Order: sequence, then structure tokens, then C-alpha cells
Amino acid sequence: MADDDGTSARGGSKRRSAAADRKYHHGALREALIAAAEHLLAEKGVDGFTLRECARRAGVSPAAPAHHFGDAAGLLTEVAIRGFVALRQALQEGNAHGGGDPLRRLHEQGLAYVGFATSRPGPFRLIFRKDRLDCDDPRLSEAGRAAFLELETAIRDVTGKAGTAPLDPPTFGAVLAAWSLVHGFAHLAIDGEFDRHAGPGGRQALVETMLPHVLRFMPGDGRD
Amino acid sequence: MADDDGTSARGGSKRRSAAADRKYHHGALREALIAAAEHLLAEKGVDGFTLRECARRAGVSPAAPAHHFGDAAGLLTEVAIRGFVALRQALQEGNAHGGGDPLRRLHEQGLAYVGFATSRPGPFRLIFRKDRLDCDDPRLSEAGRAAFLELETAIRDVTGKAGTAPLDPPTFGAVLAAWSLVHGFAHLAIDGEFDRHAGPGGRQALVETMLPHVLRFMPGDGRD
DNA sequence: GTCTCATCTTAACATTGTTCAGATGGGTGT
DNA sequence: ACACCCATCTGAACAATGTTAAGATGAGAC
Repeated sequence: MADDDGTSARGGSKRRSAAADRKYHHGALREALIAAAEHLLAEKGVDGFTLRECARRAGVSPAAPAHHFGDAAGLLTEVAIRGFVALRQALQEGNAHGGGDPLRRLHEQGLAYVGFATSRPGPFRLIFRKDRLDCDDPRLSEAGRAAFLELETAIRDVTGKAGTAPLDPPTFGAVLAAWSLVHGFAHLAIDGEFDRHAGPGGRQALVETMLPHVLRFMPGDGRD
Repeated sequence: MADDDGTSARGGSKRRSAAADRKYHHGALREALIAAAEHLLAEKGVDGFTLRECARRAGVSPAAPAHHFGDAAGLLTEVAIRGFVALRQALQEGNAHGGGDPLRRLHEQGLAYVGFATSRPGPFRLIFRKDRLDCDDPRLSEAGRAAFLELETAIRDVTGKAGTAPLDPPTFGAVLAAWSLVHGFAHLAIDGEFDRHAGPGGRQALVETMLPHVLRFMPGDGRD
């Protein structure tokens, strides 16, 4: 927003590279850094992420991010919050896609969870890398809680335990089991642990083929 | 082993710190570095691991490890191989503890998997961090395959599909589901994702309480 | 006893995150 | 219109890391 870049008072119209025409006061550096971080994350993953590279892409000095985010964890926390929001949205869309049947909704949420992880492994990995995040940020905790609640209410609907009352251990066990199942599958998939057994279609094909067979073991799907 | 440190030919008996009385030719540097790496991994985790700190603890220069392992990935790969061996051993012990009932054996393997992850998060995390390992090392692949086979045969026993013939998709799905369930639970546990819901007993207590409820959703446990 | 060569060190380089003193200029108050 | 303030950004510096190259060392073979 407020990107009045077209008619810069000074500097003329010589070069337009990101690092070339600095305006000293960037104007929207905070958003630019977040965008750069998201792209970098998508390209190189969490461990390939670098604060300096981020600053480079935004066309500012290595010290600039500190004024907006404190340190690298601060910037990554912002990206993680957006990751949680996107994950929650994906779960909600899966929910909506499930129609009126609670069991089908839970199933669709599982598909959405794994789909998010495989299509956006960068943010997915990031939100679980507490060592790179500022866990004291209440906005992060809240975003995570909100995403988790989608799954919990889905299980509540399946087991007929709606509301906000504390869940009994067996039902809470079902929540954790559902989460564990899709979380484990997602992680194993993006970590390449299935590549050993992949056929000609590669990892993606194997994941898509096997995921339905795996989701058969979701809580509520035949037992409770 | 073979630590003939007591009677050094030169240097007398002044200082005994690891870095103090170098002998230029360490004698067992390879093993010493692996040991240091394992300790460091247990203390700081994969991301806290540092090759230089390893060399420091072994009492050698930062460049010394390169002669034995090439680079950091080489050393970590050695540690990861031992991690796979230890994991497989844990699974086998769980298997043995399960007695003659295939279903109980699978259940015990699940307990062993999560137990390994929570009691030794360092190696557990490492073996899935392909970005830090030398994945071209055939010994690593083989060690991983061997560990995976423990789970596969456990499922084969449960479903009555013993042998080495390729598994049909539904049964292979059961293998992946079992793996995903314990893998996801283990990761969520050591990542602290359950801490939000932990009671006065802390994370460990919650894990121990909920794990049985989660393992109820293991393949074969009521459905197939 | 001499020589060879694996083993280890010293020194250096590029890269990273982070801090600090200062430069800059957009916006506010007058 | 003008001057000032302060959030914003730069430049330089520091400590730490992985890795490489050239040289020192000494254990074991001849």
C-alpha cells in the first residue's frame, strides 16, 4: 500500500532493481520483509531461510529488519502466524466441503491438513519449529489454538460431545489420534520418507494413492 | 575405549582438560568425535549442534573432523546411523515384550517408538533431518530400511500377510497409518504441542496418560 | 635409522545474526 | 513556509560458523 514508486522525486528512472533505488525510507518495509520471507521460505525451507537474504531481497541493509521485528525470530513469527491462519482456513474449507456429515467433515479436514503440508511445506514446517519462533508472542499462541480448535470441534461433532466442556480422556485421545495421524503422514511425506516406496509417479502420486487408505484409520471411521 | 590417557609420554601431569594435553595424533579421534556429537545432540538438539563445538569437546582443531567425516553432514550421518540402529533395537525389544500376540506386539512397538522419541529426541529428530545428513550414504539408507521393516513385519503379522511379497494398497496403508500415528504423536509431543493441554504433571504425564488412548487407533486394533 | 603418508594444526575466507552510532527525511507544530 | 523531532534506515563492526589450503608432526613400514 502507499507505494508511490512511479514518480520518485530523486534518482530519476535509471535502474529499477530492488536494491538499486533505495529511498532510505522504504515506506512499506515491514510488509516487504514478510513477503520476502514467505518467498524465501517457499524456496529454501526453514533451514535455508536467512535474515540477510531477506533484507537483500527487500533492498535494505542487513540491520533494517531489526527495527521492525527485533530479530529473525520476530520476522519468522509473523510468517508463522500467517501460516496458522492459512492452515485454519484450509481446514475450514475442508470442513465446508464435507457437507452435513460430521464424519465426512473430519475426513475432509484430514485431507486438507495433508494437502496444506504437501503444497506448502515451508509454512507448515515453520509453525512447528518453536526454536525459530518467538513463542511468547500471544498472537502466535492464539493463531495456533484457533487452528487446533477446528480439529477439536470436528471430533466433538463426530462423537456428539459438542460445546466447550473439557473432553474425557478417550475422546481427547481421539482428537490427538486424528491430529497425530495426519500430522505424522504429512511430515513423513514432506520429509521424503515415502520416496523409497514411490512408483513412477513419484512422491506425490504415492501420497495421493495411499492417503485415503491411511485416513480410513481416522477416529470415528468405523469404531466409535 | 582404548583411552590410554593416564600416562602421556610428554606433557607431564600439569593439566588434564580435554583441550589441554593434545597429542597431535589423537589416536581415536573418529570415535571421540562421534561421542561428542551424540552428547552435543542430546544437550542442544540438532539445530544447536555445531561442528566446531564438537571439535572443541574432542580437544582438536576445527579442521580436524574434516579428515574423518568430510563435513558436518558426514559426522551427523554416522550419528544418525547409530540412531537408526538404536531405534530398531527399541522396536525389537517392544516386539519381544509383546509376547505371542501379533496385535500386542504391534501395540508394544508403538509404545517403543514414542518412548524412543521422547527419551532421545536428539537422535530421533536427527534421523529425519535429511538436510543435515548425507543421504547418498548407503549405510544410512540401509539402517533406515531395517528399522522400517520392523514395523512392516509387525503389520504383516497382524494382517496375516507374512513374507516379502509386495503389500496390497490397503495393507500398505495400514503400515503407513501405524507409522504416521506414532510418528505424528511423537513429533507433536517432543515439539511441545501438547504442553498447552498439559496438567500439573507436565508434558510427560500427559503423554503417558494419552498414549494408550491414542494407540487404540492403531491398525488392526478393532477393525481389520 | 630413514622415509612415507595419514593425521592434525594454523590461517584464512565467506557467510550469518546482532548491535551501535550516526545519517536521513517524512510529518508535525508553529 | 519553516524548523524540528524521531521513527526509519545505513555502515561498520563483532563474534561465531562451516569449509578449504598449506604446512607441521610423528607412527609405522621399509
